[in-house]
Amino acid sequence: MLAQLTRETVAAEQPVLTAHGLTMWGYIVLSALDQSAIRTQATLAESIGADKTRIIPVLDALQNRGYIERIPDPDDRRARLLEITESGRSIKNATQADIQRGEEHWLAQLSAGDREVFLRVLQQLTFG
Amino acid sequence: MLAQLTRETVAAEQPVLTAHGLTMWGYIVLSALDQSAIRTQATLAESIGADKTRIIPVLDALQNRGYIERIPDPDDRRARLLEITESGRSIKNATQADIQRGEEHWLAQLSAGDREVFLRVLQQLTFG
DNA sequence: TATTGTTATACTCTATAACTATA
DNA sequence: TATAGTTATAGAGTATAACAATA
Repeated sequence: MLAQLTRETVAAEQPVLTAHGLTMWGYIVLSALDQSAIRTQATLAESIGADKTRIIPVLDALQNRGYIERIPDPDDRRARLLEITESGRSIKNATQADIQRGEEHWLAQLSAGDREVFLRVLQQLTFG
Repeated sequence: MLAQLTRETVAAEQPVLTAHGLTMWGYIVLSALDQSAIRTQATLAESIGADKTRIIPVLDALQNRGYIERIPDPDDRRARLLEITESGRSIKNATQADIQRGEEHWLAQLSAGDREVFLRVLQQLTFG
């Protein structure tokens, strides 16, 4: 059920992401960096459940468009401090607003109580 | 969150499926056919969110092991009635029991109420 | 001509291994 | 020697298109 629901929601979000010029992984990265800057790319990759090699083209694209910065750590010049920019935050917020509008299509079927529990449990199972 | 949780649960189920000699899609097909026989392969594919070409090797493997039957429909010899066998049902049940044991690892964190709501809503969003 | 099932092929996504630079 | 990041390559998973049989 999880897999099928995921496929459906991903398919539904795709046009929204495309309209904002973002890929799924690009959006996930911006959302992760929106909460706090991250010191290494490997840490970011692990925190979003991706391979470290897989996010490199994603970071390249985001950086080229000025949505993130990759700042070499002065204390360890191998590592890159990853930070979202103002421009990155604003496109992330705009995209998120559109996506949440789309999610209403699903969530509207639920009672307020069911909806609260479902979202809270989903968060708990994913991050807890 | 859905995508990440799906990846984690799929990864956790993989060893169980392998132990029973089933693939993820093989297990999904058996679960679908366990509820009722299905008249065409395309219908089955759509109902489980797969491509009709993608399930053919899956059906071949299941049939070779005697877990399903593909009976040509006498009224329309293009179509194949898909049915689970006794042997297919028993391996599906055994696998399902093991998987549910593994899911307890996740669900045990939840209160009885949260758990009931989450599973019910998940089902509703997926199939409703 | 349209549909069911099938096969072959191409494409996308992902992971593995090898490389550079820093430590 | 080990680690962060990168690149190139191979592998799995998936979708597209063309085919045979039947309607």
